Amino acid sequence: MEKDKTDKKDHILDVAERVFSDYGFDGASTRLISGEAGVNMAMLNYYFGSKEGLFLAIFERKISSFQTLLQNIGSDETTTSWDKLALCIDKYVDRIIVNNCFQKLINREITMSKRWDLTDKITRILMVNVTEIKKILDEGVRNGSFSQDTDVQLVIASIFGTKNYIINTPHLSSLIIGHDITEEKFMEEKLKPRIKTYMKRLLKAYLTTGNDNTK
Amino acid sequence: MEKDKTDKKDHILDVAERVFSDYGFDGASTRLISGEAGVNMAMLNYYFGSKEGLFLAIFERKISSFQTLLQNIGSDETTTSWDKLALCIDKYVDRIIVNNCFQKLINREITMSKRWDLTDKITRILMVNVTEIKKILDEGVRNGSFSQDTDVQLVIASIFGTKNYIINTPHLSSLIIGHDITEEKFMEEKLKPRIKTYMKRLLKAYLTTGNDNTK
DNA sequence: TACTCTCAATCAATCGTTTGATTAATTTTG
DNA sequence: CAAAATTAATCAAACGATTGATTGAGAGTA
Repeated sequence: MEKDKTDKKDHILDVAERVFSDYGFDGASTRLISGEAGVNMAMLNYYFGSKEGLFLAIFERKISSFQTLLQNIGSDETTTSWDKLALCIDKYVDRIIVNNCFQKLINREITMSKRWDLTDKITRILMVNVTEIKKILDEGVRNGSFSQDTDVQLVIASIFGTKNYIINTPHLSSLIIGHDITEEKFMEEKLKPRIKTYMKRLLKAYLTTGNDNTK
Repeated sequence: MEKDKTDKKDHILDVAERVFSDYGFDGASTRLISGEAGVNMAMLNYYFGSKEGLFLAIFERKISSFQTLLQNIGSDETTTSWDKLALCIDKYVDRIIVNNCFQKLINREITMSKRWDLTDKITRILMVNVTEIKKILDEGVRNGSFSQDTDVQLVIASIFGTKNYIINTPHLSSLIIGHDITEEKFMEEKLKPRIKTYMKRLLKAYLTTGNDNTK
């Protein structure tokens, strides 16, 4: 039946996403993935053509929901630049921690400088988000609500970098935070609101320093 | 001769460090490494026992220089907390961009949650730096030069996260910055000072907001 | 000779992928 | 409607290629 086929493909993608994120693209063998998913090895090639096809299919599945998320926020004419940015941060922290292992997956493979075909595709996906944030920041600087000295490009690096650091190095950041951050309850109830508060205060302080709109 | 042997081992480690950082641990084959280094494949096992031994040897070589870097700064009694932090940032930006591919290497492998032996070693190395920065931040909060509301642990995530984001995802950050960041001249003359300036302004704004020492 | 270093050749294991056969589902035909 | 024909899905087995590692012979030195 049609539905079962989609379900099975989705199931394979779910499993592959986790296995890839645990072992890396090269480290995760097709035998391991098919084994974990409980399907025959040949099914991977039957459905996705190749290992790389499977890998890219994981991304394709995410693109659509990625793109619409931030665009709605940015196009709202009624809210201030700061409120847009604050909203982006909230949504982003929410989202990114749900897609935990997908993010790890992305950030591991994009650092492989000798795999142009893969990194190019990934880069293009990530740039969608970057561009949305950049638009908001540029607008804020232009209309004077953010400081004229704002280094927009590096602010972007801080926003994504801070979040990535926490998510991608769970062993290390658990040591820093002093609590196991992979524990879902702690992440949801404690760390997530804390990251949101921190990020907003950090950016507000930077963006409004030396700015008369701080009154 | 003794010296030649050390030189050759060092040369292999240099090459392996780059190849590992470009292809990842699994992606970098021993044939590729030995080929790039211009030595016979068996030399890798002869000198380092195994592929993993070679990998770990790269880390061992760095540990010593890692540890002494920041400790001298933190123990200086005459400078203020802020000046210590600013100095750390300067030194760190300088250093990290020199050890570019080593950093990529570290940050890729530490995200592999299924390789405890490796990630443990790496985590321990990185914590040395974290602890030094944390000491300075804690001191600043205690003596009142930094805001009492400072989220020290997340500030650390921002410091390392921002830098990692730029260094580890060169394709993406080159797009964001609008210039090829792997180009050494640009990195050295333009981006490095810019990152230093930005990081200091970002942290100063955050750390001194809602603080009477901002006068 | 005794020792370290270097090498091509080779090892078993694993890799991603393909195959051909078999079963299940769907469509076509009488 | 039921039998036949067609298509889709699934599987075990095997493919050639590549992996990390080992071997034993030879080169160079002391």
